Amino acid sequence: MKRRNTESKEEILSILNDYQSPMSYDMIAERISVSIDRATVYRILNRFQEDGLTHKVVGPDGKQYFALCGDCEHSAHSHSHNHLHFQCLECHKVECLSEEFKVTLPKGYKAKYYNTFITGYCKNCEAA
Amino acid sequence: MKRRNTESKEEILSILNDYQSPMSYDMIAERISVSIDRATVYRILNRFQEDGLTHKVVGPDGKQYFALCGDCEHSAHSHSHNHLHFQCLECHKVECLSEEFKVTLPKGYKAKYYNTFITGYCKNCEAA
DNA sequence: GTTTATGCAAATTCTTTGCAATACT
DNA sequence: AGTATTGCAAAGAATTTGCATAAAC
Repeated sequence: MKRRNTESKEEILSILNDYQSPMSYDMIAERISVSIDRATVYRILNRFQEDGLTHKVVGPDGKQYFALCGDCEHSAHSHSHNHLHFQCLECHKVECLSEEFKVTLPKGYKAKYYNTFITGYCKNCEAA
Repeated sequence: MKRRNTESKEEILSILNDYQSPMSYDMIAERISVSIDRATVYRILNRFQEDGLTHKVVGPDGKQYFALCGDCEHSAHSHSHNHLHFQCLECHKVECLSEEFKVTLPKGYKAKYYNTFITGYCKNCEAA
């Protein structure tokens, strides 16, 4: 399926690119200047993901977070997402962590996708 | 808030205890012999969690999984859930992994809760 | 001119809530 | 008796789908 260039697509891509951290639908929506339908936004985000342009994680809140983060190595058709994600309980910001994390699975197990979310307090909200 | 003993509660507890791995609402529901309302099941599960009896993780599918797993050390009011979870893409079973996993967070960050889900292929489905 | 993308509305799926009735202790 | 628990129905929140129209290539 060939992709076509549209304004909506560029708009969303630029929003993700500006933010550099995982964003939920709501966060994206409130930054959209023109008017794009909810369904369209989701469809675009899912296409980005299919194309390996962005990655998606599901948080403990059950929401999807879409990211085009700087740390991700994304080649033509794959997008690294096997890193940790952190969400601050205070400011709610989600971040991709570059910190290495390695897992040893039981014998015979093979990892394919990672969906790791740690919640806690970030540097700025530590006081809480 | 004092808790009372009810049949529903025992039923659900025994289902979780029999299975020893994280279960979604549906999995629990289909094992319930008597008739318990959906809302009640969720309320019971949430109370278990509040009481530190079980733990809950949200999968990449956005669903909640409730577990009373053997590996968990659960004292009076806390339930260890900072371990990895694995779901097989083939048989869909979710397991708590006992494998150690350690994370180094960036300076100033504090971890509170872990919601880690790895998907892939388990020992039995490896062939796929 | 094809075929992908969009908007709108409606449907899905999972989970929660309000409230009156019921059942523990 | 007093309060936690239940069932029912309805509300909520997040995401997806069907279908006709619009826009890329």
